[in-house]
Amino acid sequence: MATSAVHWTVNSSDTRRPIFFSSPFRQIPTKNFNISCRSAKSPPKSPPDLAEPTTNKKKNKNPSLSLSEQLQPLTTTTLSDPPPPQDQSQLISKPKSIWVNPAKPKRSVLSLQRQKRSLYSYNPQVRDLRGFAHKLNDCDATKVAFLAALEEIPHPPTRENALLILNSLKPWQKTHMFFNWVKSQNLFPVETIFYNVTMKSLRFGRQFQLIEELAEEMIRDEIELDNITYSTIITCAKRSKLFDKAVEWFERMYKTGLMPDEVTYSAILDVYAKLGKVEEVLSLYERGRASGWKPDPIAFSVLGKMFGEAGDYDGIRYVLQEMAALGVEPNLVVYNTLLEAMGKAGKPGLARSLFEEMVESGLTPNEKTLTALVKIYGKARWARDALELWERMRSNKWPMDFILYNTLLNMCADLGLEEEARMLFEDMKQSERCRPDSWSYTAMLNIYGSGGNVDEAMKLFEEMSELGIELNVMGCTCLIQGLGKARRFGDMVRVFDVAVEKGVKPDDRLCGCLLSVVSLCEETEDEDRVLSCLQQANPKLVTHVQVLQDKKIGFETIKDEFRDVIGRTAVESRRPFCNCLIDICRNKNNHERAHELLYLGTLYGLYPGLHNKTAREWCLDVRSLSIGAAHTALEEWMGTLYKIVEREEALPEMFSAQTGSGSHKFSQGLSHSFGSHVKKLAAPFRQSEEKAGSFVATREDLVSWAQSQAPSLAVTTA
DNA sequence: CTAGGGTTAG
Repeated sequence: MATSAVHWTVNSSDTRRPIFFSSPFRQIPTKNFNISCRSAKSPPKSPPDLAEPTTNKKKNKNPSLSLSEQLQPLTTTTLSDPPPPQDQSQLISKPKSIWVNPAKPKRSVLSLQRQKRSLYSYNPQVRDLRGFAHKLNDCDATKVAFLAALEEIPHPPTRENALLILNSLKPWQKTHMFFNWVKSQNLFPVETIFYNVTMKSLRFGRQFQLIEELAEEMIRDEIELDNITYSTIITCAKRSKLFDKAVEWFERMYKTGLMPDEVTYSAILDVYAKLGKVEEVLSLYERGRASGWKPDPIAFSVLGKMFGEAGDYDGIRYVLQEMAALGVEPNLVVYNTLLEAMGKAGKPGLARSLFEEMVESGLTPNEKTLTALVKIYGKARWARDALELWERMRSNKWPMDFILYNTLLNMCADLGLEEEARMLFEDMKQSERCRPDSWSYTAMLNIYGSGGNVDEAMKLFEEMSELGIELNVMGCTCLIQGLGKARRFGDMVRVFDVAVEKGVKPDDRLCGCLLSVVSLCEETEDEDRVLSCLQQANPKLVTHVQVLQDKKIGFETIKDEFRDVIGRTAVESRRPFCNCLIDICRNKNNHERAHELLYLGTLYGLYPGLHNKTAREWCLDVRSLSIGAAHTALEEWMGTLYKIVEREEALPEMFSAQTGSGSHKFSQGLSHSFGSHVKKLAAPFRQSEEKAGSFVATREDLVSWAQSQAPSLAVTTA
């Protein structure tokens, strides 16, 4: 079975080192680590759009100053600390040094004292009041019903009683009405804490506008806004994705002369992090540190998440290093965040070491930890680690939830672990809390569909209909892929029709899948059936398929239409489309068109790295090509090489063609069929003995091959 | 729980 981990040995030795506290990074003095330099590296971006070039986005669309620029004058005007002693020599030698020696602290940007909360005194009427609050929660949400229910208040609404009730109200509408009622009673001054409690409840309902109105009311009525008020406003804006509002309120706080404490400060760090403003976050972080702040695990979790989103491994290392330097022990959330980040930065080995370190430190992983790790092992195709982890999860009775189950199923799909997936799926069906949902079924359809187990896949399809579980576009794609490969065109058309009827909107991946099924059709009748499905999803693509077969149509016309079709296609589906179109043309013996399409695909950047040249070796890398496209590329290459030999131009010592060895269970076959085509063309390549899926030739092989060819035969062989 | 900040799926 395909369970052996091909890549395991590559990664086994180098990454088992622990990361925290004993890591090699620990020795690097934090002081010398220049943050402003490291953010110069930008993370890799998605491939360019065919239609329009990437535009340079301006950082601040707002003409006003950035926050860090604003902080500078604010700290000099509103904060009372004396300026640091001027050191003339240092000013001259390092005028722009960002790093500040903690021995001579700079003016503060945050208060090191967390705001104190007032203590609740014991209220003997707690039970009554809480019961009453529950009644209010349950009553009708209309104003009339609410005011009627208020009549039954068991004790007079003193300050303490009102606060207790306010704290126990659940839907935001009720909290809001009660708050307004308390204000209207005029029994006592409504202080900050009342506003804060009300805002917290409004935040649950994402009622930012109401929160903002309350804040303006506080300013108007001269009720103090404190750190709790501001952090509630900021996080509500953040959760509603109103990031500019979050920043606005943070700046308003500074303008009133109130210093943020660390809670407000890390809330705003998270706002900038979610905006992707890495430099701003680092600048704020650093200035906080320079103020003598010792960040806590929550702040580090914010930084870790930000670097993870950017896929920035250096950033993750920086977080680890800062924690080690400050002696901050990571907690479970920090570990979870950093594991996830390691995955996004493409460091499975380091994620594994970090996880082991976490377990050794005595923490028990939770569902999120395990989900992150399973996802990483699946993506890295580390079957052995994945299965070992699963075993540990079971024997240690680590917590499971349905997201973890579904992630395990996806991992099985990635690794082709059909038996294991079947067991997991059965476990889920037996369980109380983790019944299979649409995601679970999709994962199973993926496994059965790509594994060629069409009967099982169809069984699940019927089961889903019976249980009323929604078939989504990915599940549909997996099923159609499997049915197409098995040439069960009738079932395929039926599944497509049912899916569309149930509201599945075909996307480009599904169209690509239908197109690949077209390339598998031998009978015109079958082809027409599949094309009629594709017609509903993407009529332009169908027209293009037909136009390609018309040999009277010239290259320029084909080029324009191809450009148009591919330009409308999602980036990740462009190459598959082109591959399928080439396959279809070759099946119809239209080789000339296939060569044109490969040329166009290369022209529009769909096959980057197809041909790699070094002084020593030229390499044709067909790993991302379909069989037909790989054959076309080989013919094209041989033609080119023949011409080069003929013109006696310079050649390297070695030539190789890479098909890949099919480490993915379902991608085998390319190497085999490429090998046959090499034989058919009588090309001088032979299978490499050291490296599976690699075909090699020397310069001598190639030259004698070229000389043995009659010039007329050399270029295209059908 | 008894006014505020951070983490899970193509």
